[in-house]
Amino acid sequence: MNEEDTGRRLPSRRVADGLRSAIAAGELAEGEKLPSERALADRFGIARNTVREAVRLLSEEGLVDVRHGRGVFVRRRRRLLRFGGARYSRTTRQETGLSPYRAELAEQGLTPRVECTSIERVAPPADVAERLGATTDAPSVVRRENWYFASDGTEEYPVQVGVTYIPWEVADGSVLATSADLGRESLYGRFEERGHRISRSREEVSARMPTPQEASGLRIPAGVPVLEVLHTGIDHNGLPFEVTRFTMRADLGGLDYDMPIED
Amino acid sequence: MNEEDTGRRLPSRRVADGLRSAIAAGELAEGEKLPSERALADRFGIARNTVREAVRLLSEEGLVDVRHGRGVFVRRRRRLLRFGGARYSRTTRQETGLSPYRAELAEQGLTPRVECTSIERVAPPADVAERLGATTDAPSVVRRENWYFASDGTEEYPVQVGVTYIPWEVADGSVLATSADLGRESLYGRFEERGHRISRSREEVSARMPTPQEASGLRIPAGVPVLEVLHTGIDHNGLPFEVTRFTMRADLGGLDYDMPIED
DNA sequence: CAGTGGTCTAGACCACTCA
DNA sequence: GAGTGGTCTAGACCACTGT
Repeated sequence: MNEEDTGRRLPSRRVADGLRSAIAAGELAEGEKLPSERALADRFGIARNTVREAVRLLSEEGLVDVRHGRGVFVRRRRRLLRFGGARYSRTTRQETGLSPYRAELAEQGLTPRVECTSIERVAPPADVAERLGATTDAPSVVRRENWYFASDGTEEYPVQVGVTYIPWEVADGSVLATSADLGRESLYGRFEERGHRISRSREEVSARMPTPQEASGLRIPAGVPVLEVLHTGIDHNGLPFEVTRFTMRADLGGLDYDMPIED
Repeated sequence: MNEEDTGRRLPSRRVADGLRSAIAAGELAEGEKLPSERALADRFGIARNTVREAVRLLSEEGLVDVRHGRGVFVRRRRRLLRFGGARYSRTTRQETGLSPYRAELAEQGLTPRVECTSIERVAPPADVAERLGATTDAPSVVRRENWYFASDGTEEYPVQVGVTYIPWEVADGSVLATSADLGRESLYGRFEERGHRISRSREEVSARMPTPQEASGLRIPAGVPVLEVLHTGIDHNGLPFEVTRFTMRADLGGLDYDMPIED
């Protein structure tokens, strides 16, 4: 790390710059521990709080992870998973025999796990109700919450949560309303059994910082936003039969749409 | 604001919680100025640095804007603009007579402005080259940089930047390579004149915190990520003829795709 | 100019991790 | 228990904004 550097910059920025370029140059490798805050303060002849300010800047830039009682570590960068708009195509499902989530992870040598953590009958939130043409004042939908994990052999980490809302008329009497275990295929086979074959998918995408709950649930590091996708499945009669809200760690996942453009 | 609150919480969190709920309850209205750091420190009997920590938390949550020399203000929330996948459809372009950007802003009563800030012949970045089937070691593309602004009557603010890369063979001899002023229609009319009518659009979406340059250029407030869309326009022969990288403030804009799903 | 946030200091004590 | 980050204090001075 270059400790001379410039003259005029503020001490906290000087330290941050030094550490940043050391990381960029690979002098501090991924996963490596930085010197302790006290050690850096000594070395630069500044107060510990000033070092903490520098570390905070790097942490917000997503360059380091600060771990209480252990130290500050250079953050490991992961390859981005790409989830496509072809997610719901029956051909895709049948060709690979895998759900798109499992297929994408397999391609990157990761082990997927999907867990359905709850199935409830509830009143839908306002934005979901609007898209389903339902009201918010009655328990008119089944809510299924799914957690998606990836494991690289060393550790397993959450990638996204998907919360699916299904009108009660669609789910009633089917495993959609009752069973957490739908096998390795996604929900879509079950919708077809109920007479709803998907013909259009609407996806509304936004990004924001996670809420504190999401940050801890998805174990989101500092300086990482979430992608939120509000997906609506529409059948051949133009009826919306399912809405899913995906909340995805933006450092692990992105989206990939390939769409025909009509004249 | 409720100053009693809980007992055990840390002082910085107590103050942050108090301010947060005052904002949520509307006791502190949008645009309103919070008490100064020194005033809050006095009122709560804590050090000014502790108040600053509380304000920093709120700022990172995107609830307040801190303005040097002026004060801390409750951030104004804006409605999200939605940019659709139908952006490139010729019908859409002709029906409205407006570019999709202008149409979406008009719908929300905002005044759009689009400015082309540079046209250069350059070597494409790696990801763009890959999608165009070009190489990165020759100035094989025209790079057009467009800034998109919105004005609500009070102030004008940047919404997104779009950087378009066009293979030299496509742009050569056309205004695509030379003119900043393409009129109110988007680029797509010009591509058609050159024999490239769009038939497919691929859009790769990701989210991340802005770089310091992006943060200042787009005037992005604290705690706001950017959406990055790498768009590839593909013609009826399956040839990519244009790649655009959109970088959008995630507190102002989102995406809205409506796609057919093939069996 | 007064008032605001921005940075820094030199300490103190607490909470967590690991040997 | 030694070492790490987490929080807090009570001051100081600087930089920016507005009157």
